[in-house]
Amino acid sequence: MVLQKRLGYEFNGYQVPNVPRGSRSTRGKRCVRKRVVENDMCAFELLASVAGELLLGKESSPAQSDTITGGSNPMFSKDKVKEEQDDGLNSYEDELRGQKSCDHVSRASKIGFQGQEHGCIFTECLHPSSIVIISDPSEKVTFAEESVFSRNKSEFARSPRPDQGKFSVKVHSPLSPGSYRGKVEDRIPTPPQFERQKNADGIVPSPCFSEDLMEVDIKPPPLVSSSSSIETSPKSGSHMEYAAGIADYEKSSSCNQTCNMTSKPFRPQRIVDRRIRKLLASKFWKVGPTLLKDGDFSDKDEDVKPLFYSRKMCYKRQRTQKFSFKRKKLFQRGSISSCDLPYNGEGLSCSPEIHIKGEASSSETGVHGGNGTSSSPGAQKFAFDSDDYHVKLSIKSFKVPELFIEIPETATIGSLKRTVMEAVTAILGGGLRIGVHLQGKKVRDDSKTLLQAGISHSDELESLRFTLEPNSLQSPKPLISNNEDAPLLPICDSPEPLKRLPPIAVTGGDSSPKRHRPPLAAGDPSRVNSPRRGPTTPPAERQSPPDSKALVPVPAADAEALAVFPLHGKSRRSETGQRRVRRPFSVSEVEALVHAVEKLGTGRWRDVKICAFDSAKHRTYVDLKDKWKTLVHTARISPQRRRGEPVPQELLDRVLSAHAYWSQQQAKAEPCPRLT
DNA sequence: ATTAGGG
DNA sequence: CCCTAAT
Repeated sequence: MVLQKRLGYEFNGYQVPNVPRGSRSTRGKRCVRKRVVENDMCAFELLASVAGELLLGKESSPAQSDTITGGSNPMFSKDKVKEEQDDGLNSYEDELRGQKSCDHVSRASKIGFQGQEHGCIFTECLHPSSIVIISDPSEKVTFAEESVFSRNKSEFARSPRPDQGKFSVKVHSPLSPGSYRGKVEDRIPTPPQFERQKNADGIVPSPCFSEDLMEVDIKPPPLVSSSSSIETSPKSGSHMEYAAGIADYEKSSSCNQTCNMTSKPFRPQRIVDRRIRKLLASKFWKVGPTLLKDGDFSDKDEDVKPLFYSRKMCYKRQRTQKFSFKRKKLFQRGSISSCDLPYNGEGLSCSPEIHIKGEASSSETGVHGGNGTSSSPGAQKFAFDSDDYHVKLSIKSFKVPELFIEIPETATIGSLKRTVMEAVTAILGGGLRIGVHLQGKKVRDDSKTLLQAGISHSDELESLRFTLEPNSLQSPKPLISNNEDAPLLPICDSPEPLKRLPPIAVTGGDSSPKRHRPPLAAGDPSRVNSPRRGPTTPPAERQSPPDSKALVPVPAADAEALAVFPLHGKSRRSETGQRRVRRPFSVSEVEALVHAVEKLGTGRWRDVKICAFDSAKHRTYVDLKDKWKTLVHTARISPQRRRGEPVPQELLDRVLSAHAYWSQQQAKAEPCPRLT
């Protein structure tokens, strides 16, 4: 039986309404929800368009690139495969032989089903793997099961099962099947075992498709290159993902009715042991553990237990904020590389997009009507106040950079929501910076005036773009010195981040009808659980103006770039609140520490830090305190048991004596402070 | 923000 | 090193 340890979700981005600082978290929450609701009508739209293109063998519009990134996380996939390969294989084999049950499907479907209530397209997991949520250029989200095309890529073409043969998805790759397959596989290595499962046609029977009949001929893009780099052609990637999305959508939709019912029995009975939790905790956003905790006992939907949920939410909110704070700190100390973030370093802005809406006092002033084409990034209006020549821009909304979330399959939908919320909050609170790009070039000179920069002319405004950038990551290089850092550095740290990740365009305020987001579902009760905000929430905050709902997704500025971007090279770790690299204290450091403590005593770590490690920004007073702790311990154990770089016995002796001394002082002072 | 301690 | 509680 395949037991998926967790589900990985990649969010290529959310549209979050621009909101006042104070209420952003709430907004974010609302947004997430809204997002889901909105997806409602996106599914078919997307499917229709994509299917049309695929069937016609046409190239995806570059605008769709926005999506690609979501599915190209080689790292992630690889890990996944590694971790669950065995299970997957066994399961797979079982299925091949005996029509194994579709438990994983069921489980996934369960999620998917619920998800669909909100209009989400979730796909089941054929094999344990991740789920990639892909958003199309129009910001519609599609959830594609990565494994579908990653592991079964070529095998994506399934032959109808003899016994159930009602469902089949075929992928014809007349142009270059080889490269096509290779392409995908490169992105997500397929275990050799799986390869062997393929028959001569490279087709692997689908163990789980069965509920419906579907035939989809998907022609691979003609331009698929055979390069094995993860820098897959955006187009091909796009196709694949869309293809997967379609298939999965079909699958999930058709399976919903049936699988949903059978899902219960298959509810994972597995209990995630603490170890796994820790793993999760360390590998992913802090939300991981929280989530787990939550999921364990909060299996009910918030609507069922409003009060309980509410309380929990409050708790969560606190955690979230704390988390955000920590994240921020992480950023600041630069232990997280830019790529760790959903958005990548320097202006990479893999996706953040901001929409600017002209607020011209006089509608006439606007240059290009906002109603422009949906894909026109430069559809912003701007006002030209003839009096003071103010360039008025209002950021209507921006898109939160991609998020990566991993959540145990046993988690509840409610916890999933919370997780997403936290992730979004973390990003927003993680210290963002705004980058300004004009005509493709980043405007770095902050002192330059708009006029000087040329941001006062309509034509210029068209090319004006804003990006969200991680704050305080100016110098990602500092990390390099430590070899241990290297492996953690995402590929994106390589030069030319901008090239690979062009900024997202800012568009005009008026969203084209096409992109118009349907209003938030009326009776959405979820709002109730909005932590810290209940009936008291100011109306203004609770409801976004009609306008803000018009989340205007902007097509990625550069599909290619996005596609190429190794989105998750290592982002997983990073998002997790990457544990700091270990930096063993050198003897000299120990020396300095001992000396400082001898002088200042224990319990004054801040002073010690300032005194002896003021320049060592990576040594916090907590670190020093911890080090002292270990030093004391080390000094007490036999030399044979000591590890790491040996510390001169002399120093250890001093440690002991200093420790003893200060302990005594402390003991003396404790009992009767007044006497001191 | 610091300190103290457990993990 | 991380995480928390308590200051």
